[in-house]
Amino acid sequence: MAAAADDRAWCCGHHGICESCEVRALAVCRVLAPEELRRFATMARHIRLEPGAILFHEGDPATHVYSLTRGYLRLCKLLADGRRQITGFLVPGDFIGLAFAETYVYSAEALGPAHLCAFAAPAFQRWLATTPHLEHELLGRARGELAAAQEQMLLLGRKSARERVATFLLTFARRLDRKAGETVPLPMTRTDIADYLGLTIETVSRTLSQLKRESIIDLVGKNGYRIRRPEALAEAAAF
Amino acid sequence: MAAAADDRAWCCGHHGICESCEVRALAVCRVLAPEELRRFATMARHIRLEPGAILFHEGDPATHVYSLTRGYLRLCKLLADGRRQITGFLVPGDFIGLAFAETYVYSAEALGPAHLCAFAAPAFQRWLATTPHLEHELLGRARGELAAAQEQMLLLGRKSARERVATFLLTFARRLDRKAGETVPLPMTRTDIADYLGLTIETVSRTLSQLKRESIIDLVGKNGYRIRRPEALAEAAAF
DNA sequence: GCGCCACATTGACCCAGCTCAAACTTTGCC
DNA sequence: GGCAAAGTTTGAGCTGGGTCAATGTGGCGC
Repeated sequence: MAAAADDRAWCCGHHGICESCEVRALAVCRVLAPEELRRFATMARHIRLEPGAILFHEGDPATHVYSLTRGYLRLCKLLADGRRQITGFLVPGDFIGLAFAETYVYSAEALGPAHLCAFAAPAFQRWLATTPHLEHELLGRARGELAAAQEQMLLLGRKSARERVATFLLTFARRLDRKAGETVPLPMTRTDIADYLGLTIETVSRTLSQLKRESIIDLVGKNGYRIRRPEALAEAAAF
Repeated sequence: MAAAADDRAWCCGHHGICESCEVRALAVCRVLAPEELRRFATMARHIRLEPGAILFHEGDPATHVYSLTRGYLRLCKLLADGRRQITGFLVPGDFIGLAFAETYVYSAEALGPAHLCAFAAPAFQRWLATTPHLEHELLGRARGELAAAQEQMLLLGRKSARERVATFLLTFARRLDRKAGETVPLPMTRTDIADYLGLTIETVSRTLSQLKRESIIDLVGKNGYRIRRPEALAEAAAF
């Protein structure tokens, strides 16, 4: 049961057993056979984060890797004077531990309440060495993240503010598997979006208002949107 | 001998045998045992690129993966209207094939004359499945590239022109393992640097001139530089 | 149901870096 | 060695998006 999750050692989800985990089909553990999963589960510690809580800080020794089972995280890098770049948003099923070795290269913060499975890095590494198909799965995920990172470099280096916002809206909807017309949740603030797109909060706000004025999107409160004219949004995104 | 390299099947280098390959200690094949290396070598085809030659185009089916043994490459993404973002420069020892699966996500072009080992993707994948330590090596490289990509996002999203150029000069020197005061080759044009840093060629040129005027760097012709005041350059880079 | 607080929107102005243009420098080729 | 051609530098003015400031708004605690 949920109440037991915090002090039990299970792989995924908040139900307490991997088999009924809500991200069973999405998370890295999808490639594990039942008895592997059982052993894997004994290595995991379940973590619950309050909204805004920090999972780890950039520069800290990397003691754990994680699997996000519920909620959303942001990954942040900071400059000395406080300028911030969000390098990614994580959604349920995402794995945290592909980009770093000894120290975390970004901090990870919960956007709302979030649940994770935590694995001690050394134990995970040992287990990984004996489980080639898990390593294969991780390499596949790293591949996807690397391709996404290249796309983000194109956005940050060469796209206009309007193109950035349009690209973000399209990509995020696709990531959450929402079709045009369906409401897409926006679990992050305007500041987060701005720091992800290399813009200011004002520019993000203005651009969203403009896209709304052009009936390309609808804003659903402050924390959601709907794509009304996907072709126009794709055009605005300059893909 | 070099003359035989093109029609012989060897892993690395231009000498024709892996054991004497100039990037033996740098390339992915460093993790292979001697007899593995021999079998590996039979899968490889040696490639020579003229300056400016295109190895593959963004969007093409990914038929091969590569190991760069000599020379430098740029990885480019294009928008429909011709805007270009260079997502990375490759140096000898780098592996090409971590970021894509079915289709190439960028094009790869030679900056000057370049030598590579090419591996047919399907054969490489099969071999990879039976060689866990090679997969481990690739995951480690993917890790490094992912961390570098995050750093580049911070640069593109939040750094000023001066900070970008200074960061580039420092990072590239480190990548080629050049100490302060040693001459660092600059195998790419100002246009390439601009497209890598999300700037224009004029801004790159002006910024280099400024750093030179401040005695932070020396320009050695157009295709090299020396770092005179590393601490000042690091300060300008806003690390 | 009211008031507060955090977040978001909108407007007016400004500036870092872009655009356009012209001169300069290097390289290679006949 | 002369002369294109390609790449680089420098200058002058312009603009997209940043800054600063004021106003709007939704959610929550009491």
